[in-house]
Amino acid sequence: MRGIDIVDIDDHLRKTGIKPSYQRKAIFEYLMNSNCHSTVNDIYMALSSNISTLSKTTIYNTLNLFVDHNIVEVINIDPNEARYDIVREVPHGHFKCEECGEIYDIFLDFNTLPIKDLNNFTIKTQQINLTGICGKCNEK
Amino acid sequence: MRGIDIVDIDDHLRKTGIKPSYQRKAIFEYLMNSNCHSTVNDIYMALSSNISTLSKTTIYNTLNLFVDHNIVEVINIDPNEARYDIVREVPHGHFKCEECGEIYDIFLDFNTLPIKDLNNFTIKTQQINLTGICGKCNEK
DNA sequence: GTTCCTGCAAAAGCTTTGCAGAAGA
DNA sequence: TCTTCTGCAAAGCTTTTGCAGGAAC
Repeated sequence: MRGIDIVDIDDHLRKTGIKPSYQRKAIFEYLMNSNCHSTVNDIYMALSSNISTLSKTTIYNTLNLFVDHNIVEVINIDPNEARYDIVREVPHGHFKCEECGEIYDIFLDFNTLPIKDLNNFTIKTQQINLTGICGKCNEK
Repeated sequence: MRGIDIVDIDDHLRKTGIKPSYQRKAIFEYLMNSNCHSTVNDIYMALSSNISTLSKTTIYNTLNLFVDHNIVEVINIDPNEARYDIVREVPHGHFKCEECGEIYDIFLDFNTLPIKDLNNFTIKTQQINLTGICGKCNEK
């Protein structure tokens, strides 16, 4: 479900005007293959074992670059910490479980959002963030 | 439009189990009458001239108390800074203009959100955050 | 008198900035 | 060689915590 059709990361980055350095490719690949709406710390923990010199500064630099180039989006569902997700074909919202902390994708049709009163506004980003208790935790 | 029907703040706080101290009433009143989805700093700037001893700690304490008691909600539209809004009868989303920074209320029917795949989930909070360029800035 | 509230100071945590050295073209 | 990228160290911000004095009842 989360897998997307970017086969050649090198090419994908280049197409958006980003030089595909070793670190940048690793960070993009991690985001693409992980399904946990990663924080900077998640990425750092996951990659620093393989790339021992990797610094958080580089992760921040890289993520900001990706966001600027619109291939990654920031999810503000967590007030204390930004989460990052690959920009996907199908826009979707997010649900965070208060109990277990897990973040779920919520697929909904953004085109049918009942938005009124927005004459002459240009919408660039849309985020739908829900919180509550997830199915698993409700069963307990 | 933003005005709500809370006439007696003292009573409103008491009903939700909050002791209506001078500071708490002032903060709640400010949120009720302002229309700018205030930050902690906004509140501090606005009130500290009248309440010279007011500290940001008290504002944080108070807002967290209000949020816990469900009479104020946090808006995470701004990654760097939390914004606070009175919980209103009519749920609504928010739009932040990248140009002027203004935050607008977006009225939409949360009940008709096209959400699927949420069997057995309990939804407690819903936030819809949009960004882009507002009508005023588009005219320039 | 006891409990709760306030606010100063300090700490904690996320993110950005400055800068020097390294890598890449 | 010249530009760009990386990463250490330090700084900047928002928010939380510890704690002592004060207010309320």
